[in-house]
Amino acid sequence: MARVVGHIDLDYFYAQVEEVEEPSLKSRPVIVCVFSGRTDDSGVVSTANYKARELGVHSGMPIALAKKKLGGKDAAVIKMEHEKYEAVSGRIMEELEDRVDVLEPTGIDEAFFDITASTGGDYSKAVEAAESIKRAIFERERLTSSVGLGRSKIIAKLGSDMAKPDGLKVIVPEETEAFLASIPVTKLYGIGPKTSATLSSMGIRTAGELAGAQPADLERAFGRKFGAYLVAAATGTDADPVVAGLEPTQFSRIITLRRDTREPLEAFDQLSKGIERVHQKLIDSGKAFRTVTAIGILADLSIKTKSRSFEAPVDDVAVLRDVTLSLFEDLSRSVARDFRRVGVRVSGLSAVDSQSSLTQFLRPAR
DNA sequence: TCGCCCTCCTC
DNA sequence: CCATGTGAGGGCGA
Repeated sequence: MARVVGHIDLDYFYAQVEEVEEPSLKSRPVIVCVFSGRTDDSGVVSTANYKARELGVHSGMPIALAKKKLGGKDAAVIKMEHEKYEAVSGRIMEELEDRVDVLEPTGIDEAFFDITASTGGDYSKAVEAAESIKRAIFERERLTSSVGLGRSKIIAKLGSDMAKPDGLKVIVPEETEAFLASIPVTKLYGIGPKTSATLSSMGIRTAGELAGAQPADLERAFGRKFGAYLVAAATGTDADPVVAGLEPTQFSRIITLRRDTREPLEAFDQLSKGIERVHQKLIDSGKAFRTVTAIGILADLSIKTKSRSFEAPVDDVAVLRDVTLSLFEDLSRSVARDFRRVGVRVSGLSAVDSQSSLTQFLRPAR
């Protein structure tokens, strides 16, 4: 039986949440911004609604430039409030959980789902299910979303992308090959500027051309894993399953310094709250770490890291702080210019269970 | 396996 | 023109 995989994406999520909260925004260009705090306008646009996009504003654009483009257009410039969007996202994911066979959230505003079993592989049933999902989200949160349906994750993702905004795109299994033929490789998930440039130099610009390439050539150019992935992506035959309940493998926090510096203590001080946040994430998820990484983004935006691993998992925030500081001392000695941004990452995560909750054995739960 | 780097993803 | 923040995954040398 053909798989029925879906990908759902909430339209211009942060900005749309703001529009729902304040409906008068709907008639205006809206940008939701991350302010770095260096100067009044330093930072970037995280999300722009379609009115702002029409004026040439997009994600990742510096706020100052976006403001220039939006000057005199009655635009709303809104500071991002992550917790608010997390809450909305959480409610939507719960709703989705109830309506699909398997749900795999892949970000705050998107998820893969599998409805093969509940539809029996029938794509007309799948379309009804997808429409019902879109309707449920709209009725509950007044948010529009876009959905793609197809036989694999890559196809479903391509579909949701094409369906935006507020659309549904179905690629039935039999049409997959014809559908892919003329799709530019840059549209395929996992193919960014570097990969597409290399492919282009090999004379490959569409998925159809990629499908016709020699797997051996791809593997030589991109490595074994990624080469195989490219073949699967181009032919729509990726078998990667939708998986529920994936655990995070790392937590990190990166901040922009108030001024460029190479002083480890100055960097560490400003990162201090970030370290607490990372530790809080560990507590919330019940995890311990084995590796700490200090991250430095230098004045020229190049990235340098230093990391240290422990033999056994650690969950002590004091250790995290001490190691981070000492890594920044090392890092600072090894760089040729100042830090612009600094961060900390914990990885090698494992569940803190039996050891620390030995009391469970002494006093069994009910 | 570790440490470091690169690429990509999303907004 | 100024350039945020989070996470996944893989390659490679030691």
